[in-house]
Amino acid sequence: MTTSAPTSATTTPRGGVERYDPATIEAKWQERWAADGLYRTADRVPGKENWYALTMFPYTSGDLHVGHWFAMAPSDALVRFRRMQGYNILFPMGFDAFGLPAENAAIKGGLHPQDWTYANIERMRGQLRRMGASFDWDREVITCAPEYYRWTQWWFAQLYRQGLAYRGEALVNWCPSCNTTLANEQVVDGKCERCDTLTEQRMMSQWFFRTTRYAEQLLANEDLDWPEHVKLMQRNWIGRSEGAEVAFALEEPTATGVDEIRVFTTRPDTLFGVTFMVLAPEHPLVRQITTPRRRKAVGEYVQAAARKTEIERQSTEVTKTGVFTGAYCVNRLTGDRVPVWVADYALATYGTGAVMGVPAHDQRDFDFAKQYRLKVKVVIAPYTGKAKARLTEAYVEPGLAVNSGQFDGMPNTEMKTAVAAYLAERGWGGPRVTYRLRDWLISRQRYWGAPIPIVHCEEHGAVLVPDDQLPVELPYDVEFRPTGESPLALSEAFVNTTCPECGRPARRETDTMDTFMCSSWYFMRYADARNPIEAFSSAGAEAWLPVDQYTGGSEHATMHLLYARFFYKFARDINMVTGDEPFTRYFSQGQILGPDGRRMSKSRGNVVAPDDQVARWGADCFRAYLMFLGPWEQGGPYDVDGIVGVSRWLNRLWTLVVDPPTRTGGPEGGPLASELRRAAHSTLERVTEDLGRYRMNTMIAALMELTNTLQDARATGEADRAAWDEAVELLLLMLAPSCPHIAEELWTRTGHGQDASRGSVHVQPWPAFDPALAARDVVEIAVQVNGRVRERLELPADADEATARAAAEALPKVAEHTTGHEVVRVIYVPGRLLNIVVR
RNA sequence: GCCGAAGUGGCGGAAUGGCAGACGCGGCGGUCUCAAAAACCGCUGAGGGCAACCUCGUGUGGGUUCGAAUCCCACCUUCGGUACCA
Repeated sequence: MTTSAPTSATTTPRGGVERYDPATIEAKWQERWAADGLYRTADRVPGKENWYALTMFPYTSGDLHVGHWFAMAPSDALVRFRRMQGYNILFPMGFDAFGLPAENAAIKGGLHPQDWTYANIERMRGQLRRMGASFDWDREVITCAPEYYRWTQWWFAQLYRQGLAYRGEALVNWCPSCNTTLANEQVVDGKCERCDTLTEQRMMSQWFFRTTRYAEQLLANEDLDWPEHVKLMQRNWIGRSEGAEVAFALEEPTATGVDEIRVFTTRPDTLFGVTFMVLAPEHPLVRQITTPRRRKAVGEYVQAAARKTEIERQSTEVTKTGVFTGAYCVNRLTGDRVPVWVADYALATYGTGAVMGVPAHDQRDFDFAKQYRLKVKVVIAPYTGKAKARLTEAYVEPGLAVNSGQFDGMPNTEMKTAVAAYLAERGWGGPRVTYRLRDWLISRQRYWGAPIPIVHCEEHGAVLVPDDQLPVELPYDVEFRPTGESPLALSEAFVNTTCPECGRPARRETDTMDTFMCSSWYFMRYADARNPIEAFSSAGAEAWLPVDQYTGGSEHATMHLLYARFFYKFARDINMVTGDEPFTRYFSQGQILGPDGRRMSKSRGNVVAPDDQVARWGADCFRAYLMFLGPWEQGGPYDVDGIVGVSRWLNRLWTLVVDPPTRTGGPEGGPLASELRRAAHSTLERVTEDLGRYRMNTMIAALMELTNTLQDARATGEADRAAWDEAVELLLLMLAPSCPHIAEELWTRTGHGQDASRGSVHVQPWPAFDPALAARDVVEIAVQVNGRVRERLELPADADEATARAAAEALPKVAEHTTGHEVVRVIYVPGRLLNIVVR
């Protein structure tokens, strides 16, 4: 690599001392480590415990951005630390390579998605190498490679065989610009996550995975060593609700013999207060029960609702709309005749798609009732006082049942279970749990994804492609026209095939799989990435799974991280892996922002290019600066001016080691020697602890402090040679995780590691911390009077309270504030302070 | 609206019941230099004082405590998630 060195660094050699030149040493060591296979992973190493560390693989967008560095560089530092602690490490890297942008680039620029993707991978590999991270490239995974997606298809087949993959007609989110369906998670504010176009609702035949079957297991995430807010996000996303299902009798059964409307409610205690029913516009019963006279109005309403986008639906929040179907049903508990309405505040995709209207005790129902002058019936009264005769809003607080037949007088919290049980007894419904989580829609009408391994046969319907015929390969030669059908549908060579059951002509499924499918199991493939006959071997799984430490952004909390958990539980159920969870520990780093404190984007012109930073300052410096910026979990603005501080530090450190003090003839074990030694060992304590708690910023600060101490020692001259060498050696070992190149270079220059595979600083054991060496024997404590600091005092570290108090009281400034007052109390915190409380 | 995280010098941040501002940026002054850059040294929360020192100060208001940035209550602001989920 030939990048221009910092303008200042090479121009003026200082007194003949060689200057720190990151470009040269970084290129040298990257080559050397690769040649020595320093980071190649064996499944087992005698005497070492395995540790699987993973950082989320990048999408093949073409360039590594600062966010990738911010995620990966500290992850690499943690890995290097663990490696030095004696673990056998798996730290792989790969590429999330399927997805829409490649295809959009193809439509726009005439580049084939595959060529676009592989060119990007080539580029990104180089950028990742220059990071100096200790990835094991021998296990690289590329999700768009047939050797990989063969197994993605295999997973589909497994799920299909277990009844967890199914085809269903469903109302789906449709992006008119991308011409494809989107998962709920990919719709942001009613807009397509990728292109910001308003999405629509369409009814289509799609492939789904039954994620809801695992809802309860996915919900149980409390014990994971993950950030609490991420676990909470997942729980909210799954959204478990306890309540009851209630069947209302239709007054007139439909032509097809349906005689009930089923609703889900979390408030069975308000069942006596039902005054109307609401069906979602897409509810299958709507057409069937609407009376001839209402048909026109209902038809128009349903059509209008279908045209509405998510945003429009949300903007109607103030006024609820709906139409009466003309039909009635019966509340079996009361015998009441209840009108059935259609309204789009009922969601087709939640619960049963129908709602019982209890205006007195639900604000939405109240608003609707007010709008259409429907009856309001109070069935819960406050514990104290009387129910209001005329409500101005729904009463949603707890209370006692009224107007509720045999339940009158019962606290409503009790009544919930009582009514549910009563319903079950009569066969009118019963207790029920519902989740907000929907099944995972995996169909995409796009080319650049793994084809769904299904063949449609006239006689046999949807037939799975046999495992031995996988992969179903993507044809290279296709036309890219955004028609709303996958370009695959236009490829005769792809579509036309034969039925695996009967051998007669059949058509291939042309939908491809959501790319989240590829990333749901990539971490398992790493365990045995080159296996040509299985997704991975059980030996590989035993050696490495589950992942010990996962790092990545929390923007994946409700998608990738949830899907990966689903996949892992499924893998467990088909005996592929052991354990229940894929990621034992997960750490989510914050987001790095532009210098202006806003999200980096080309349109704002606030993008910082990592390549430029590396060229100017070196990879070590850039890595360390990203760690030094602030708490890793917080992220924050990238200040382009601040990095110079880290650069200065590395320069000073370099000079200190390359040009050590000349007068190191100080007395052995003198005061300076013990001070140096103490500083080195207390730094070791801090750095070890900080790394263990992901506190990269204070870890770097501690290393800077030790460097400053060494510099002071050099300035004063009288350093003990042994103490100096020990401190430098410790500093370099502690520097190795964050700044691997300079640490390695200085390590060899201080007489270590001639044979890189054995002598590399990166294979040294992490130094053991000795508390005795880190301890001070004289400490300064604060002396307070009534909580105000009045004086400072030097004391032996083990001084007792009486000694401390006597010394404190002898101080004139303390006496000034205590004489003439009565001492009420004395608080002594050894090593910290002495507080004299007077009256 | 609901859920979550966070508010500390000019700036990024440190300190999670014990000396607020570690470490770094920026600024000011100095050494070296013909000069500049680099490097190095010193100062740098605010107000007052010639000074030693004193007072104030961690979003706002209250509380607990010998002692609160840190714990409790109420509120304000910013950022993230979610949003008619019955």
